[in-house]
Amino acid sequence: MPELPEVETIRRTLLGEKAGAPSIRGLTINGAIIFWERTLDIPSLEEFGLRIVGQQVKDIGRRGKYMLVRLTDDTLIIHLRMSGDLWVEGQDLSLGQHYRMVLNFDNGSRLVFNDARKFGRVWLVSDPEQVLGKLGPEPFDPALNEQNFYESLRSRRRQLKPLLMDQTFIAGVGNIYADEALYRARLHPLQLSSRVTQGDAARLLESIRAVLQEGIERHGASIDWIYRGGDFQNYFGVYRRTGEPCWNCGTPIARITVGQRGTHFCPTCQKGNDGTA
DNA sequence: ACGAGCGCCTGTCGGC
DNA sequence: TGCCGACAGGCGCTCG
Repeated sequence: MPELPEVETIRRTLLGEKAGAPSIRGLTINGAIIFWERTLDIPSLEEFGLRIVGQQVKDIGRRGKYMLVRLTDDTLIIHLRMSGDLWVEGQDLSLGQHYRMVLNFDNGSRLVFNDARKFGRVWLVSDPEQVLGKLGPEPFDPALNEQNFYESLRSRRRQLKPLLMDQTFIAGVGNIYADEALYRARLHPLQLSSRVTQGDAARLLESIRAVLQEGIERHGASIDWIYRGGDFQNYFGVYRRTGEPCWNCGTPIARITVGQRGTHFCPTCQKGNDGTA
C-alpha cells in the first residue's frame, strides 16, 4: 500500500493543494455506491447509504496510513492497503473496472476509491477512535522523542524491521520506508530492538522522519503498475535495489525475507549487534 | 511476547 | 504464444 507519504500526498491533492486539482472541502454528498461489499467494514450497506447522504465534507485528515474524511456528523475512514487510490472526477465519466466505492457530490463531481486488489477498507463512524485506537505514535509528533523512542524499543524484544512495520509501535511506516530508514540509520533489519543503544535509537528516529519527509516532498513513490505521480522511487537507497551497489560502500544490496516481506539492506553498512551480521 | 504461515485479491513480469 | 510461479506499497488471524 501506499505508506504515510503516499497517503499524505493524496490527502493534499483532495484538498486542492496540488495545481489543477479541485478541493472536495465543502461539497455535500448526494449519493454513494459500494461496488465491492467487503470494501465496507462498518456500518452495514443499508445504513451506510442512509447515513452518509446529506453530509458535507468539512476537512480531510490523516492518521498513520488512514485517510480521515471529516463529515458533518461522522468520519469516513479509508485505508488504501496495497493497491488503493483516491481521486476526484466528473460524474459523466464511465465507471472503471476497479472502482470499489464512489461518492457523488452536489456539484457534479465524485470521489472515486479505486482498488485493484480489493484489500482496501472503509469505515463510517461517529468516533474515529473505534478504528484508530490501537495505533502507535504519529512519526512527526513532537511528543515522540529520542528518549521515549529508545525506551519503547528496549521494552520489546522484536526484530527491528517487523517492529517498524507494526502500526501499534509507530504509525505509517510500511515496507519501503522501513527498509530505507534502517539503511539510513545503518541498522540491520534483524537486529533485536531490546539491544539497541541510545545512539542507535536516536539515529533510527531521525532516519524514519527523514525518509518520510523526503517521501512527502517527492509526492510519494510510484512503483509497479500503480502510478501515483510521485518520484521517490528514483531515490531509493536499498528498496528493490537487490544486487546493485550500495551508494555508500559499493557492496551489492542484499535481499532477504522477513515476516514474508522482501527486505533489502547493505550487508556491509548495516551490521547487527546480535550476531546476525 | 514473539515469529511464521496463511488468507484475502488482481496484476505484472521473467523463465521455459 | 501460452503457462506458471514469484512477487507486489497491508493487515488480521491462528498456531506454536
